[in-house]
Amino acid sequence: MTENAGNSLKRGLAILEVFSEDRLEWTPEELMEKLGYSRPTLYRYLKTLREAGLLSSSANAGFTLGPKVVEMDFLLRKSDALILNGQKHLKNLTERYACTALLVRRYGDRILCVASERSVANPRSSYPRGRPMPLGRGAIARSLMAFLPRRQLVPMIERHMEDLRSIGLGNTVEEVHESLRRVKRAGYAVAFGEVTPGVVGIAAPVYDAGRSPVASVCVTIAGHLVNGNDIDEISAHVRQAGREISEALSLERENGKMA
Amino acid sequence: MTENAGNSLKRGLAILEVFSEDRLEWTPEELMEKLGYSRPTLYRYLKTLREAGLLSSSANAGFTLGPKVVEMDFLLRKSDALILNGQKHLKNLTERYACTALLVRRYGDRILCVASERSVANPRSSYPRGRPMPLGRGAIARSLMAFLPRRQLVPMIERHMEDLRSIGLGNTVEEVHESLRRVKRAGYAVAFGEVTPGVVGIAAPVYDAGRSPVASVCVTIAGHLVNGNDIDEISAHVRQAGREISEALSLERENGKMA
DNA sequence: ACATAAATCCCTAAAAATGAGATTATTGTT
DNA sequence: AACAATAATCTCATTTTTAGGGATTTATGT
Repeated sequence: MTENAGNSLKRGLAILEVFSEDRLEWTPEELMEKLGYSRPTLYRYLKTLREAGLLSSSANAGFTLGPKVVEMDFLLRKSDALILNGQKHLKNLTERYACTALLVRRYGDRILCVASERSVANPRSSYPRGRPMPLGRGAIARSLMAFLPRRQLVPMIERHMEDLRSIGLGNTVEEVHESLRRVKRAGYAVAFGEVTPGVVGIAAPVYDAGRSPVASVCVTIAGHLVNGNDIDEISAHVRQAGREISEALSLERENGKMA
Repeated sequence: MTENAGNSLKRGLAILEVFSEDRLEWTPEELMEKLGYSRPTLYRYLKTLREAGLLSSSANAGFTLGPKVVEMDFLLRKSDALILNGQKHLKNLTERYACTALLVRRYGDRILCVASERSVANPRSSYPRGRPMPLGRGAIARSLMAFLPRRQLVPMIERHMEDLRSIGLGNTVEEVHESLRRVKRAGYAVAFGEVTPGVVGIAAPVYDAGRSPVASVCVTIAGHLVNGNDIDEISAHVRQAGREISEALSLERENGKMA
């Protein structure tokens, strides 16, 4: 209940953590219970968070996430070079194949869809912006991990060993590492129904300017629509998209630095 | 520079304020300068904010807003009853008229577009999700203020008197109040080029369950496309949309309470 | 492997956070 | 419009954390 003892910034931010898909509205009373804060303390935090716009309280309906959240996401959408440069490649891919095409950004150990296009109605496997994705499984995850420098990769494998083992990537860090080396040699990752049953994922890394990939471009397509040849063809296009987006990003960064 | 003295939650959250359309990337050095925090302090805050996911630091490129922002916005989009119930009405309106249709939510003194549809390419007046709007001007603002209970309305008028006077709504609180009473009687607000030159806005309030409107539904349309009759017709539809969304929201809230 | 820059650690005075209980606003109701 | 019930804020002494100079460690690039 109380694990953020002694750090009012953390304690305040912990309030944001309780908002979830299942529970987007909390009364002060419920928050006191959940977080174990005293009444005045909680109200102080709530006041500050509301003033910052991160929370919003509508009369009679408790607290919810606030307008600042929407504004900040707007800022990100509006100026994220990855999205700005990648969107047209997603369109390309969805026009060519009956698929969903995604851009997934990596933030440390989290990966998150930031943009998606689809040419086929498939609510089941749809990944809209903002939906978190698992780092231990799926083509996207692997297409990111495989291209990380060893220094970052090994600890990450260790942190996600359980998931990685369960999908058969290897039983030891070394074995997983070897599997990922194969992905790296191929230049892309494929996964059969690892995230959504019956759906094949094909993903390639996107670079910014450094040596670690910052994102992944991915096509997901119904398994019964593709055979080995199709996958080869699609993966070539996905890799190409990854390369082109990477190039645009690194150009942009160069120019940015000059300005 | 330092005005948040003595409140580490506020001081930490102040970091989020420096991110703007013009500046979405800050190095620790720049933040120290801008906020006047000492090095260890700043790093402590940054660490906490990053752990919370509100910030993200990519090697060599300073800090940016983080994945938590995107996830929280996803939560809001996904479960905002206003959006879920209102989207189809926006579609209706854009299908009928060559316009942009918006849903704008009120958060205290801030109003923010949360959803929009358009049937005409008009980047100039386009208001995508997340773009803040002025509270002192435009049909949307007025359609919200006019229906507020006096207790909330009068202080709000006072806070925005300057803007309200400049668009000719009145020179005193009482005069503005009277103008807004007329809006209330009409049931909707119209504005000619107040927000975007040459664009007419027609807006009606949306209620939740209480007596204050929580949002506004609005149609913006090129001024040269409409005459008085058109405006009468459109406003009838906008009001109707507002009423129907309100009804859906209040029903939903009733049911929610029962569950 | 090494040099350079970046991030964290150590520490104690000084300042802020905390929470019990009282107080004051805010709502909803008759 | 006055009132009751609830919600939010205030007061204040005590405890706890914070802040920041300077040293140190850890990353990062060559």
